Amino acid sequence: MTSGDVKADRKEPGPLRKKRETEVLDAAARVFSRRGYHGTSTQDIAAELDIRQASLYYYFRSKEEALEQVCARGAEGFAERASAISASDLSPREKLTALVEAHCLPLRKNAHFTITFLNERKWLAGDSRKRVRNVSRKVEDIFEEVIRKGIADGVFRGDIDPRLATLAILGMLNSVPHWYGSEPATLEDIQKALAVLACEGIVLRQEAKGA
Amino acid sequence: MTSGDVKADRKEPGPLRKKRETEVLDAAARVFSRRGYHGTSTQDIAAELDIRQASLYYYFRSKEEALEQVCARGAEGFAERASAISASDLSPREKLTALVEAHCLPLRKNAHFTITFLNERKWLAGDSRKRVRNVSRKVEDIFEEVIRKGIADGVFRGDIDPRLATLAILGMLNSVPHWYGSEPATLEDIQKALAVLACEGIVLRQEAKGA
DNA sequence: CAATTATTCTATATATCTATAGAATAATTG
DNA sequence: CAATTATTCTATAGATATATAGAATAATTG
Repeated sequence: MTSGDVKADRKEPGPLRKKRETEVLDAAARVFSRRGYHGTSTQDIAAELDIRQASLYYYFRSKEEALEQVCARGAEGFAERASAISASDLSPREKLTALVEAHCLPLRKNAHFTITFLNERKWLAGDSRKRVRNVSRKVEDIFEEVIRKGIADGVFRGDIDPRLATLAILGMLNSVPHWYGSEPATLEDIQKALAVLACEGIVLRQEAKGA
Repeated sequence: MTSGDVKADRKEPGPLRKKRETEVLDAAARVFSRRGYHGTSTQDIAAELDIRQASLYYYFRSKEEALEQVCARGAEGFAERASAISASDLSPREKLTALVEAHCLPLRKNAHFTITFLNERKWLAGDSRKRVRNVSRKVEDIFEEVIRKGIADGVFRGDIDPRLATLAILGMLNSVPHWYGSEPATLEDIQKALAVLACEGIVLRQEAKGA
């Protein structure tokens, strides 16, 4: 009754806490990416950190909040990189190549967050779902816009719906985390192969010999 | 002690039971495909059938066995159709087109089983995991073989590792169940678009004008 | 219809899971 | 070092999950 019931609600984490918070989130991302959201118990995450299950609740107030944070970090880079490419003065074809290569990037440094974002965001509800969904949608829109421009310029084929092409290409790209690592190919191999496939397909072109 | 403890172990289901068994498996597939294996409780499946949770155990002895059966049925068609195409006398290019189109087929009639097979098989353990994995692997091998032949024939580009190309194309194909239905495109649209993309990519070819 | 077989039900043991409360310990700072 | 703040711990409430046992009901068949 004296100083009021402010509750403080854990406002600013402070730089001290940040470090450990990151470790906790890393652990959550590792476990979520391996066993899925519903297949992961808070006990699993705690075990990864070698602390007790209840101690986790010092860092988030629910398992779903942990998922939200992991997904948010997993989504982070995608839209920014795609936006930058979209705004550049590259040709549509160069842009698509760059988009493909950029989309593969997070696999190396951020794999657990990326995989969790791609596979587990669907379990988010309410606003966090919308926030994360907006990022996906933005990336899709950028791909689609580049494809539309390419068609308008006469360099991309007009007989495929740009939305379909976008979903197909992103489907190909988003499958990479599922097999990356269990295959000998390096990230660079993959980037190059996917960019070529998306642009040119697997059929060899008989050079028009007009260039 | 008289006639022995045969236990009978529920041998042959008998044609009577088969029908209801199918309904139960359909329900499991629907729920698994929507909420994932770990996100689905046996109670959820029971609710779909409007029976009590415990009644399900008349049809399978564990939730995982239900998943195994759903995955097995989801995997069923893939390898057979791919094998038939592989054995045909089509050209590599025609084969790849046919493989792509055939791979999209189960989306219409068997979507819940297919989605569950694609997304949830990873939770299977032991032998059932191996059995289901063998089907995936067989499909992959058929794609890869067709691609290798195409390269050897000089019609497919040799600068992409056939295994990578296989995984990329299958990644594209297996993404379809994730957005099919929420997009206006028909199955035929999708089949055609994916076949063209896999073969020719999105870049328009300047006709060599030599045919 | 009586016997048999098939299906579903009630009830429950057992385990596990999320989340909260408050005590105990460790770290930091005046 | 004492006070404060940060972190983890123990203990547990309460919900929900899987699976089993055996009774009750429905369907089928001789």
